[in-house]
Amino acid sequence: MLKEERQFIILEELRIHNKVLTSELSQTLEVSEDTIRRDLRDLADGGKIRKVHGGAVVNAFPPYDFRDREIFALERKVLLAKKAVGLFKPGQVILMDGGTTNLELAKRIPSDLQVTIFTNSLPVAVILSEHPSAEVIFIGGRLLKNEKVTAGIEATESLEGIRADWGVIGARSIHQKEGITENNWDESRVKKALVKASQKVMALIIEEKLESIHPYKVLEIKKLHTMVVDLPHDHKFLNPYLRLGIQIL
Amino acid sequence: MLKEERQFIILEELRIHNKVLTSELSQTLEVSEDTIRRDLRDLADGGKIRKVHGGAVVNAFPPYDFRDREIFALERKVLLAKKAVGLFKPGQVILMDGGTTNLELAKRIPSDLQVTIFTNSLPVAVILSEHPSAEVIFIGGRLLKNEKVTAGIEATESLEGIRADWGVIGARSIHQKEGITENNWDESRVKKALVKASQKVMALIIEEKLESIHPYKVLEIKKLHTMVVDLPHDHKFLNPYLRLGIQIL
DNA sequence: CTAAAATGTGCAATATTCGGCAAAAATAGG
DNA sequence: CCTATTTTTGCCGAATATTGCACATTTTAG
Repeated sequence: MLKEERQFIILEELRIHNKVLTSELSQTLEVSEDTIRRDLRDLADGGKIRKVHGGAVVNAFPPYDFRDREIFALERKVLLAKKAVGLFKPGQVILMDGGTTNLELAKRIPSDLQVTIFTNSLPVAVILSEHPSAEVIFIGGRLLKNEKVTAGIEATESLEGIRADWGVIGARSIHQKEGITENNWDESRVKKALVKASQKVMALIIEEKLESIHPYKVLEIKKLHTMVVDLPHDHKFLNPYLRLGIQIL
Repeated sequence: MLKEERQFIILEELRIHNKVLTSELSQTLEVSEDTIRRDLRDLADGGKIRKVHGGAVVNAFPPYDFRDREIFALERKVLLAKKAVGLFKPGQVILMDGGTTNLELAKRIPSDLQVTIFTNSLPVAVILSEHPSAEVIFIGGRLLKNEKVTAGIEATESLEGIRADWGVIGARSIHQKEGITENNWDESRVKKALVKASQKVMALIIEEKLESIHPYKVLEIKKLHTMVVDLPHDHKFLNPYLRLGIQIL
């Protein structure tokens, strides 16, 4: 592995987590800790990062930070995000909804992938505002404080006339007959608008969200193009979706 | 866990609750109380917090937040913010621009003050998303990554038809003849739209910004209603503005 | 005033870093 | 193609940093 390659990975890791450990990197990248240390020193000399005892941290902690609170099933959400990010191709236009899973996805969009991202999620926008090559368009509207997304007429209207390559919908629940449903009416409206403005819709679904139902419909199950899940492909829960021709990842 | 990470979390905790307990931190962070004590001592030595028996409290004197320490002239900006926040009355509609000074203002809106705030600034929106009684409306558009504000047609259009009580403009420079000017064209457009949608315009100005000029005009000096400054009222620099009937605070 | 809680200090164990060195790999020049 | 030079990497031992613990001392609260 090239030194540059390694240092690039370190920076990516740093962008996602805001910190790296010498010991972890040494294992992940399969080089000695000395080498990692030298890498970190190089990067620190270039002013890109700040070297500290045990690893390195980002130069300036973001002025606002949705500090990694306890997120339910974070590890599996990260897994979904890593799978999903491979579906994005250079030049694509992506609509991105809120939610913790989608936030993990946003963090993992490679620095060199040029995409245009529309989002109504404050945390997603914050993360992407540090992305070097993504164009970010924030969908305005009334801010829902709990969900940290915008909603309302303003938001739905500004999505009219957009034909994005992907719509990434955050799903509170999904059901083989009822499709994706929400429990907040305003939010469900925006999600509907997001869906309408996307050619293909993907949803990242952890096991717990399967086969549950909430009052407001967002998406007919037939309209779902891709489902990224944390289950083996032959799991019985997935059969109904496979039969409908939905791509499972 | 890195020492820096721990100390960052401590500061974060302090910012939210204004105090921390050694015993609680020891449990939360899973290190001995001795370690927490050493952390608190480090932070106190740096003037970031004030150590007390049993834990620590926010430093009575700014800068009390280490992330803000890198902001130019933060102390004076905080002063301006404290002065300006008194101008907001319950029920008002306020348009709020970006910038570090305005961010300080947003942080200081009393939690029981019911106002409606339109903003195109990501950091301002993040801060206000934690505000218990303010209604927040985000002005969508293309995100300028350096400034962390939205701009573009989308943003200016969505301000049409609004008549806010106050427009709080972030000013890069102000001049007694040229008024408020900017060096980024896109940004200057949004600011112009903000101004147009406001009945009264206020600007928080630190001394360094007086009498400097940038290429793109945002606001005729006559249209400025209130100027909040860090100078004594009888300072000679302020005479031209006083003569124009601008309220100086 | 007294008991409990919190603190400071010295110390030892562990983890991390630093500098020098040599082997291995990549590069350049003939 | 071969050789000299530079770069990169891993290893070693010494130096440094971090952490938890024990114990004496101080502070707090009732």
